[in-house]
Amino acid sequence: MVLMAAGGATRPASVKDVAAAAGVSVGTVSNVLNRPERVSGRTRAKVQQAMRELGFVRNESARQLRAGQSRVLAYVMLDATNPFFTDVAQGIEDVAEAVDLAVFICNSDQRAERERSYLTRLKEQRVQGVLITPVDPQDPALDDLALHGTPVVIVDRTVAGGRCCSVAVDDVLGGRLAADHLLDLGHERIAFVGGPERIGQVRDRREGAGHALVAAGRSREDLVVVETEALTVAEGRGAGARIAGMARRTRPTAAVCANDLLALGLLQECVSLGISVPDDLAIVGYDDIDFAAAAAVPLTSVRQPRRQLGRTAAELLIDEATNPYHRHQQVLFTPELVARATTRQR
Amino acid sequence: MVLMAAGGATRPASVKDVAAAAGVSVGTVSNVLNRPERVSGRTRAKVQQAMRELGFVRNESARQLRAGQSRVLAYVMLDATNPFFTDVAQGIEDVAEAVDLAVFICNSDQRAERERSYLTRLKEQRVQGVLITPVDPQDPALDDLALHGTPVVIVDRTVAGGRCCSVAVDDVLGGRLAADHLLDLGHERIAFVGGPERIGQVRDRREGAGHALVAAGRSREDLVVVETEALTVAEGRGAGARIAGMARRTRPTAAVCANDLLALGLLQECVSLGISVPDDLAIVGYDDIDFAAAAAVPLTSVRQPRRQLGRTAAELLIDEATNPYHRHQQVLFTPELVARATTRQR
DNA sequence: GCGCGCTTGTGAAATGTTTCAATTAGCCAG
DNA sequence: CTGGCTAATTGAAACATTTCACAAGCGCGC
Repeated sequence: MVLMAAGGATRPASVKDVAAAAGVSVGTVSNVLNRPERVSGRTRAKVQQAMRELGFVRNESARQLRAGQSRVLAYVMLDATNPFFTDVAQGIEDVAEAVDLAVFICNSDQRAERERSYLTRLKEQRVQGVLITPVDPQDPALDDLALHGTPVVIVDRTVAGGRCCSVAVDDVLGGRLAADHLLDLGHERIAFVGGPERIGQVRDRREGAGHALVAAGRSREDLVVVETEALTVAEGRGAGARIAGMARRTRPTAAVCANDLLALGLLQECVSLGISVPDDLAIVGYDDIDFAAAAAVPLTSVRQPRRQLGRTAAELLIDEATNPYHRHQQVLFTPELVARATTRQR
Repeated sequence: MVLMAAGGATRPASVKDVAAAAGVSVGTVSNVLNRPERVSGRTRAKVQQAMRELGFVRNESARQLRAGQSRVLAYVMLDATNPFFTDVAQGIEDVAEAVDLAVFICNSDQRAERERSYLTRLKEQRVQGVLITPVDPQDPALDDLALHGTPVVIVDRTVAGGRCCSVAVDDVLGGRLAADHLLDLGHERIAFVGGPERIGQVRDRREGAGHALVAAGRSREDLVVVETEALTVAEGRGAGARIAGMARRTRPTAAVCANDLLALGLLQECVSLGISVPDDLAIVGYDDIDFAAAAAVPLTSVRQPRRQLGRTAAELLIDEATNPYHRHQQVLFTPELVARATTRQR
């Protein structure tokens, strides 16, 4: 039975209160909490009884203060509304849960300044480590964190110089897979839909698509670049409108999109403008989010091991936090093409 | 310039270290941090210089320990992969950011036991308050939290007895809007796709659809209930297969789905089985997530003010945490039907 | 030259937990 | 009954910060 003053305005019970109520010392209470085998059955029962009666909840700040660090690890994600990142987060949680660490999820929402504010907060919290998909992998705030001894793992971005661990998927290869697939199906005029330029993924995937063209004996300039402002459904629709506006005989017959959100927007715009997919325009997305398969014309996409990405990242972080012989690693996963209905043999 | 021993293995600098380096007392360092106007320009500069040199980062645990509570508020969400909840989270972040509170996002992933473990952790962290979309609104762990004096706001669920604040959308009305729309379009045989039964939303939305039938002079038993195991795309596909299996003349001509994920799955299955949407089967979703509009046959759906839901919830929480005259409120928003291409006049 | 008021700075107490060396209790053998 | 041993318990120190009563310094008017 929990006995507390009405209104809940009372100060929460501390170990000291529990000790007094149970007629033991604070040390014993702490032992009941942390090494129950060290205290006799009788005393343990008495203390636990007192805890229940007082509604004792351990104060994590004090524990942390003593311990010097917390049992929390953080994932700073780029865009909470993109299912790709929430899947990565699930992978992180899988691993963290197994070693009894809580995961603090922060959403930078693509804003560098917000990201920085979170990083400061996390440093102040003395988190065990930070997993992050950074707005800008060059941001000195990241090095600063590492310099303070906080383990950092970059997720879904590669990082130059091996200053910390990173986990990513080979985006150049992914772009190449997408374009190769379209070339195999007999497409000649291929567009690349994506942007803005400053996003590493966008550049890499486009470059990969370029490689595919070159390997097929074409010029990389043959890739029709349709630049977007962001990787969103709305921008995909805009790109669709632009493609639809091109003259029929020069219009691309296929498009590689920098992610699935764009591809879904593009798909929708095409359908509503009467452009048949895949007959008039074949579409390849990127990420293979769940909604890709669920689209009414199921989307061909480049699949990334999202959950695995999160798991590996978390494992590297934990290794860095606990293993004194830790060495930074750059893990690169291989993407895979999943052919569905938005592409077909010409 | 940050000067630190290589390897970062050194203990982080404390106020005491800074005080020693700057030749002042710890109290002064604290003042520089918290009431800079109380210290002379010269001293302030000296202290700030020392902080930079030592790479000082304030220890939040110690601050919290002293203060008795943290600058953090938490949102325990039901399913991080459902865009509905990530949008709610954005609304919460909008408000929290404005008052300089960090938002700790936890994902219960529909598991009661995981939810409970997070709640314990949050109590231990002495968070300012908890926003939660509970797995089970009756869980005593919630009352327990409130009893300990931690403000709690239930999001997207109504709560009986006014024991805490809640913010929700009128699901009965939403279900009614969906069914009314279909009746207006001339549909006679209407299905309700959703489940499991124990989810309050599912019950309310189905009930609303029943009301619509009754109001149209029909029996509520006329509603063909297609029960699902979960509110996912995969389950939606399964429901599609079942509907497709019905005899043509008794098969429903329209379906109200308990959420958009189901609706998208249903839509996909119909298309792949050659059932035309909306001609053979009209579909209404629920939530109006971004992907609803982006589906190749854009989905008619019941829109909820998702972001507003989050904002209001956060405001109520902050009120409860700061205003001694706070009174619990049950806020109920009104949903709105957004007609798109999956429904059409018969 | 003294008291007053103001600004600036000080140092100790307090926060709640954990750890660890020291102490006590309990028990048995001699 | 005492010495010795183990198991159980204790109490104080340490963690990093904030707060607050107080002190020091200083200018100014009387």
